[in-house]
Amino acid sequence: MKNKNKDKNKNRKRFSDEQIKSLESIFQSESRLEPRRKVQVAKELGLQPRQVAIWFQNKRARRKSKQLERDYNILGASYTALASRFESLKKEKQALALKVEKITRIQLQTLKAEECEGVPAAAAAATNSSETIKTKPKSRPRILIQGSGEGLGFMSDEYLGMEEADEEAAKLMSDMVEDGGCDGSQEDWGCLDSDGVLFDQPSSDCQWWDFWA
DNA sequence: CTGTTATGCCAACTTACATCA
DNA sequence: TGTGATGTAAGTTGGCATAAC
Repeated sequence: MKNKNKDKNKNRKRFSDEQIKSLESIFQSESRLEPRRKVQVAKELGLQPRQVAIWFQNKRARRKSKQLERDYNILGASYTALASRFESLKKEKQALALKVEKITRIQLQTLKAEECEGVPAAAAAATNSSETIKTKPKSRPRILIQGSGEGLGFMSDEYLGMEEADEEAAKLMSDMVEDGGCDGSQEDWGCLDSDGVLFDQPSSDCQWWDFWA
């Protein structure tokens, strides 16, 4: 500020409590003043119209600043909650991935054992149920997790009807459904392909990519 | 009708001072 | 009592709208 203004500022006085109280009260109902109203308020409070105008300007600026601070805090809290949810989903996903891996391993072992005994997988499956013949794959058993809308519900039913040798895998699948970590909705399971492998997510966000990787 | 200028208001930023811990 | 932090009245600047010419 220039020296000329320094001198002006020397005479500056804080407004009285009464003046502030009145200004606050007016500001509550009208944050902007019409020129005529400004002159009227100035007269009532014994201030210059310019002082009233400046007070309202500063008041609007202070209000905006406080609102920004509030918004910032709300946003911060929201972010913290989201990050927490993200971490828990990440752990849940890891646990589910482990289960899927285990099931796959068991299925492969079963298949190998059957092949060693000279019983084709499809034939073995065919002995179980005529209902499942149509849906069973011919080569290796695929873990059918699809966004069908029925989620793991249908999957567990199907696997529960498998050979005894698959009981452990079926139980694991059943556990996964009952875990409650996922309701088996399409939204939750649509990310799994027919081989039980997670799809890549269509996101360029590094953090989210890491999550799904 | 169009371009220019003056005026006023405002937001954003800054300064200087009063007040308080 | 000195000092740094904070609040606030007022100054500065630049953008925008409007009216007068």
